[in-house]
Amino acid sequence: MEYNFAQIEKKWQAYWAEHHTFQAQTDPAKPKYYVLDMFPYPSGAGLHVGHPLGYIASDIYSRYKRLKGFNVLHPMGYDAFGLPAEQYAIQTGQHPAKTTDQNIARYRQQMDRIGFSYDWSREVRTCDPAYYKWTQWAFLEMFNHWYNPETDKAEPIDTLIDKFQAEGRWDGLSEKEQSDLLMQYRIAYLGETSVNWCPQLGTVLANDEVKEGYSVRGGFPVEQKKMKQWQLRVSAYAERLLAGLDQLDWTDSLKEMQRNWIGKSQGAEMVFHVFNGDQEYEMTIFTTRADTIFGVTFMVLAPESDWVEKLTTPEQQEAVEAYLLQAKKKTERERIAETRKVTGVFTGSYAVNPLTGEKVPVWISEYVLAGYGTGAIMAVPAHDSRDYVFAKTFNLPIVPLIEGCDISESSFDAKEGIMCNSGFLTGMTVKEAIPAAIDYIEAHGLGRRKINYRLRDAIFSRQRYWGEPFPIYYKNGIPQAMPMECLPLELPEVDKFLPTETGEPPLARAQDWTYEGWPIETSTMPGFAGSSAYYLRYMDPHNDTALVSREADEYWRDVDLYIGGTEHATGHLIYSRFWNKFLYDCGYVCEQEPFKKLINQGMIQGQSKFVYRIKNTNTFVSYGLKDQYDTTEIHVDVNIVDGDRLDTEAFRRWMPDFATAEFILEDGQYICGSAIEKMSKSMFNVVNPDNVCERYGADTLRMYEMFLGPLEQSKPWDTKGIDGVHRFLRRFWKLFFDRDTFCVSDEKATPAELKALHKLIGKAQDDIEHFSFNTTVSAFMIAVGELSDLNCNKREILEPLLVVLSPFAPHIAEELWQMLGHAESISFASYPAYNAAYTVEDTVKYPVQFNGKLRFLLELPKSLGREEVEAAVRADANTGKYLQGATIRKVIVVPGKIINIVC
RNA sequence: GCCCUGGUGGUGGAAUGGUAGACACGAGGGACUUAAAAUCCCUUGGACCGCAAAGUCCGUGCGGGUUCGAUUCCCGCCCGGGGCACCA
Repeated sequence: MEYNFAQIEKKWQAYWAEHHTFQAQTDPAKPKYYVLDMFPYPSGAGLHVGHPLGYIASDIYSRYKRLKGFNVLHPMGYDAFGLPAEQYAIQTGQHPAKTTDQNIARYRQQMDRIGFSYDWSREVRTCDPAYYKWTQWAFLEMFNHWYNPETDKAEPIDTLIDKFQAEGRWDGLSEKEQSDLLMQYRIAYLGETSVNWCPQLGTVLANDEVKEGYSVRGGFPVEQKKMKQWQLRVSAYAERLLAGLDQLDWTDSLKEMQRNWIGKSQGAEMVFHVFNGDQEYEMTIFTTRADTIFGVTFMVLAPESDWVEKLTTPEQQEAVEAYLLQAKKKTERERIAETRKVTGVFTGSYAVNPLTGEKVPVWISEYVLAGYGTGAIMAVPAHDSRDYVFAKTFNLPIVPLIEGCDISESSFDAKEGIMCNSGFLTGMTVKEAIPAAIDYIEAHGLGRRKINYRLRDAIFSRQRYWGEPFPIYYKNGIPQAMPMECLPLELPEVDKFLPTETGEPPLARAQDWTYEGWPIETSTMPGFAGSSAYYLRYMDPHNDTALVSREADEYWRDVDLYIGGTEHATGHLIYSRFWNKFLYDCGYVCEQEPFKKLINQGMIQGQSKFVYRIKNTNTFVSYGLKDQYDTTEIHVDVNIVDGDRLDTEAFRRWMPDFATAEFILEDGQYICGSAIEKMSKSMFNVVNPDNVCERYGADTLRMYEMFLGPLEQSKPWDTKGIDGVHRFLRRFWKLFFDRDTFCVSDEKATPAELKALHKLIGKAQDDIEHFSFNTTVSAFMIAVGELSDLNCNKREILEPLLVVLSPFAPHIAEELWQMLGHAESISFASYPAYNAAYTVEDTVKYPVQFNGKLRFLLELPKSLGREEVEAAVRADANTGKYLQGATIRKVIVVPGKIINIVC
């Protein structure tokens, strides 16, 4: 009987759906295990073979854990709000909800074909009002809470009002003043800030949505603009987000990325007296190098700093204004392009060094950022490279503070050496001087210890249509939370998805977008809003009274294994952790960290193929001969290339332009060039998993994707290698058949057969636990090879073999399992026990050393104890093989070490 | 510039201190077949030596070091991939 994968796979996918095989129930009697994939944004292009890599891995692990007796929660859903559907809507007028539904249907179809064990009854979509009710709810909770630095957690805003009342700062304020005051403390707040504004997208973007001055989605230029926006006070959680990383089982590189993003730096705030003519001010700056205070030769302000106005003298007024104007006109893009190009202007004012009493000039420069520290710095050109370049450009003095350092070409930034020219710090090492300087500053009231974070608050408004509306209305211009009973606040219909003529967001087009007659906020929430707590919603997806019930949360708790791409390191994975910690503070969830273990699957790249057209002709020359002509390289669809041979007929049919193509062949074939690139439609290198399933079956696709290489590693897709895996499955199938008849005997297994089986069980178990799925597949191939050599068709061997294989190739396993006479599908909690007795590796090598010299490796059975090893050594001396009849006085055996022999 | 990764046959990769190249692809040879597909068997890191059996030397980016022994650990370079980048 042939291995008819198409029929088998269809049958079992239907069976699992019909029997709700993978539906998870809360079951306190069983240990839980929560396996989560990062849910996809359903794009119009559908899935390519790269997308399911992580899903296959998580599915294998889920199925394995079920076989090990765990109650596994393995859900899937869609991150369905987002820009592409909206951009498409603007172009076509098609409602984004409709496009999104269609794309989701396609995604579902493609995923179903691969045979995933998702519990689809728990599916969530972020654009579903029943779902985004809870996104809006969380936002309101954040609006109604503040971060209390004393208890180091979020608390209801009422406790802050009580505090203000007790301090006499509340009563007597107008309603507007009260609102403004609280706004400075709310976790979700409306505040004026410099934002990333993208004119082409007509919206602001978060820092992680911008790369090198361009929007991540769309690639449009982004500029800085001051705007009033909703923000989340993520910065309040900076320390907890940093500290929490230590307990997580994530890769070091990912944790490091988050640490850098949070960017903790310890230092001091110091007060400088500054003078604009007769006017005196106290200006605070932040530094991590308090020890270099004696080398301060000037001060620098950010152009956007409030100090600029106060410190510009009348004489310098014109120059400063000109500088500010030109700095403002620059886009973020230009600023980056001009990195390290030094610009600046003198304010005319002077500051006094609090330790030396020396007067130093105050400058303005773009290299100081308004958003970090206090937007003002003390410049120590000898020991900071940026200050150094600035000082050189504007001819400011440079005073070295470390003995013997060379500052003729560049600054000496390293925190090492002995201090000099530094008053009471002279003679100390830098490492001693830093705390000593801060102690001194604190003792003399000149400043204090201070920790700064690079992490900024998350800008939460988007001037777009396709997102969650804010449940906020403006009563006399004062923002008010809508009552929870009004949720979900559904997205209104609009006539167009574009901003209004007056530049307001699309929601301003909605008819009667008001609450009790007051206007409702017209921004919507960003993409990360809906993905920040979806893992909690899966625990209890149909609950209408809570995001997640206490019972469900206390059972499922957190995600045990999270698999997804590394591109979310500084976005989703920070926001989710923040969101979860906030809910934890409020008592809604019982775990501080949402994702215990995280694996980043690598990308599967595409293998692009090229043909070479001789310029101004329709003649194509084969790869090996292309250098003899003047050619243009053209991407060609990988699906009409076999290996590197082009199917020239298919090529002529591929595009009308090529219908009359002529070819210059080598050895009668047209050979294509190739390159490894990102898999994408525009490179014509996309391989669709549907086609692979069609030709080889889902089981082959699943195993092949794992066989390709280590999960975390990026690797190119190469359809050619898939035959090996497919052949393996056919050989596996054949173990159960004698020619055409199903033939499995009840005979006792031989030791050799048992050894092959148990070697596999041990190896597979070990590899799966370490997510080394590529070596697991190899182990299957070896085991099946050994068993076919032994002509083994015994139930005692084949039945456990099916169970071990089933997480990888579930369809074929189920089919054969049924043929063995089982009425039910392969049951949970049936992973065969590994019996080491069958798999003893025969020998171990002991290095043997005597008279101080290592002489040979002694091969002995692994199972030997210490005395037996000694006896073996003495026996060897008797036979004279290595020790040549030496008289042995003492044998020292240390497990894992060299055997020492004293002769 | 800083941080994190990785570098092994024609290719994807295996081996975390003990026989480098498992497993698979590709390639070459053979069996079966009228033929093709499918299947099965053999060879396959390089260089030498030999009729053969067998044997020798070199080899994990480069240069050092530790060790009886290094792809693996340490130090210094070179190259690729990813992240951050005026963060004071």
